[in-house]
Amino acid sequence: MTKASARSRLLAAAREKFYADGIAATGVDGIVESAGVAKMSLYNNFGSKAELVVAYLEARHQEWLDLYSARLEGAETSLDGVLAVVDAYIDDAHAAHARGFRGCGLLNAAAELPAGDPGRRLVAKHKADVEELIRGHLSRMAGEKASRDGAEEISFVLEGAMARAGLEGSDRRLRTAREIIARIVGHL
Amino acid sequence: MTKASARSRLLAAAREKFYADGIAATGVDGIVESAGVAKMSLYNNFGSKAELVVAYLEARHQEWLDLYSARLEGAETSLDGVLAVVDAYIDDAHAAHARGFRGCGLLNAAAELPAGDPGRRLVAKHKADVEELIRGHLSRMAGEKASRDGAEEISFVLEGAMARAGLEGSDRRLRTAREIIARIVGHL
DNA sequence: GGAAGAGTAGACAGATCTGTATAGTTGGAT
DNA sequence: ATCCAACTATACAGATCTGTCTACTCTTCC
Repeated sequence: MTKASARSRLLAAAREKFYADGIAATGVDGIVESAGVAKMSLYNNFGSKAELVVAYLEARHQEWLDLYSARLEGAETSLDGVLAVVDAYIDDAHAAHARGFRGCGLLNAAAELPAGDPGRRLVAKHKADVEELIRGHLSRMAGEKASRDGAEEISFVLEGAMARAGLEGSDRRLRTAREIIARIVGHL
Repeated sequence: MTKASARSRLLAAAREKFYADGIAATGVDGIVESAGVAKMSLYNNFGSKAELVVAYLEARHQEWLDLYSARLEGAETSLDGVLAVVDAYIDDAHAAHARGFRGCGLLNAAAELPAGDPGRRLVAKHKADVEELIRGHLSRMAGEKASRDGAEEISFVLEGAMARAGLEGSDRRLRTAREIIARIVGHL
């Protein structure tokens, strides 16, 4: 069992601190100390804090995709597929719950970035991807327009529930959203 | 026409900068300079940056209530009332649009605050208030459970649309949400 | 055995941050 | 006229921030 690389230790520490305390409020010294590596290892691996932030955003995006893939296994119907998306959100909430659930890490990060920032575009793309995944599932049981409209509505419900859940520090809103979304799919 | 007080000038400058750049990324020196007042005036009026943040959150909450009140005038049906809430969100988006629309200022602020922070609770209460306003409008045309469930669903759609609109820098998602919400109310 | 790559420890530069101290100015109200 | 409150201007303390520099230590692979 070989020791984890400085890079992966830094990413893990950044993930923890960026999510719990916010990006601007988290200093590189704190990340370095928490990761147990030398400060130069951060700058050798990432070049700057800004690049570490981008790596963090990409890692969280990938993390969500992995949760979704796991939930998608064995899904057969359109409803199964859509609920895999919802359940990936709920899994994400439980994963974050360890040190205080604060909602979607990507959306929270975007809230700190200025209007034209590349990181904001990355988050916008992630949310568009989620909506597109839902649309894909719906398109197997509904027409093109109904799928597109349904996916947009469902993605709104999901995102809104995530925001409220984060504010309240509970997954209750997400569980309610799951029921609402199942009903919407059923009525399509 | 007497010159505006240092306090109100500071609040206006803080509003602009906190929204556009985020709270942690905005320094008190920048606020003071932008407000055109002495630094001591900030500490005389607010005591600390943290208290200025609280004042900012309360001001934004009140600002939204004013937009909502204006939209509520002349509303008669339940649908009118619910749409007044939605239109207040759209008005808010347009007001912010001047220097780059970045979504709901209160939700963005909450994203920067740690899990138990009083500011986060304030934002959570604001969102709960909005849901409660919607419930009140629905209760004039529907039963208690239908009103409560409907208000929750509508508030999710509205919040999710606001988040997406902020990421995309456009009010298009909010206009779509307005249609979705009108349809939901119609089917109640 | 020796080169190369990854990582370490700690000091340091320079900027920026919040908050304070101090002395002076201005504009009314009584 | 004078007193008071609000406000200004500037300097400063002390902490913290990102990023750099240097010299050293491992491990691995050929």
